[in-house]
Amino acid sequence: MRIATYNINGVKARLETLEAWLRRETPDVAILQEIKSVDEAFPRSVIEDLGYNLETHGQKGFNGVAILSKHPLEDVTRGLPGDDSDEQARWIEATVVGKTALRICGLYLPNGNPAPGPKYDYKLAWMQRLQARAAALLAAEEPALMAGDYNVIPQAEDARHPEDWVEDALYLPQTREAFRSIVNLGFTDAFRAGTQGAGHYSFWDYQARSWERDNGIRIDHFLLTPQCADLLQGAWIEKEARALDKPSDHVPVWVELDI
DNA sequence: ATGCCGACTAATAGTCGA
Repeated sequence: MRIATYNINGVKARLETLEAWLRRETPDVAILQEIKSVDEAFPRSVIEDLGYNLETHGQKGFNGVAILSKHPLEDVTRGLPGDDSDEQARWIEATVVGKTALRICGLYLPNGNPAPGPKYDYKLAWMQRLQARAAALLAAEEPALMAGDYNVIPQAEDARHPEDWVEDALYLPQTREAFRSIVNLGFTDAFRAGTQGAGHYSFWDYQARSWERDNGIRIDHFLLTPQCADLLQGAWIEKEARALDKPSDHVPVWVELDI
């Protein structure tokens, strides 16, 4: 089973790009972020006509996540537990029923800039809630993954110019520490399980000719529970997607699981 | 130090992203 996470930066603006990508790459499951649409306005039929089941968790204008799957989706939940007052649509879960059941969590972790400030406080608080949910997933001892736009640059090698990010919410020591605290519970960063070293990015800013200069960062990640990591057959970044017409500023990141 | 670019909502500018 091939699963991709993809921050599409607006489903309405990216619909042709998304449809062409689904036709071309035929993911079994696609985990989308920044749909920037309320559920009622999501262009469902385009997706469903390609044979996908679809679950969305949207809001007006910003954020919003979705899971697409050629297999049935069960036990769908929306919203990250731990704060009933949080109205931002950044978390969705569903179980994909295949040879083995797989719990899939799609996430759009807050950006947090400017830091320090209330937005950074929200990011760190959100990561605390994520850690609690992550611990519960591990306790279940079942195949599960958390994938999406983490807005975290884990290490210096994950940025073309790490020195440009030292005061940024994506790379501050406290951000990276919070990310490590989650990983160190027992998750596998699927991409780093198979590929080491610098030069692997999932985001290039639209500005300042970042793509042409390969000035990127790796901020879209798959974290796998041990039972899911047992099934890992490969992980890769679909860098070519950034060079196509009307690209998102992110590219798809993939895993293949023996499932 | 700021804008760069792009999408969104609202409206012909302002907000947000990373």
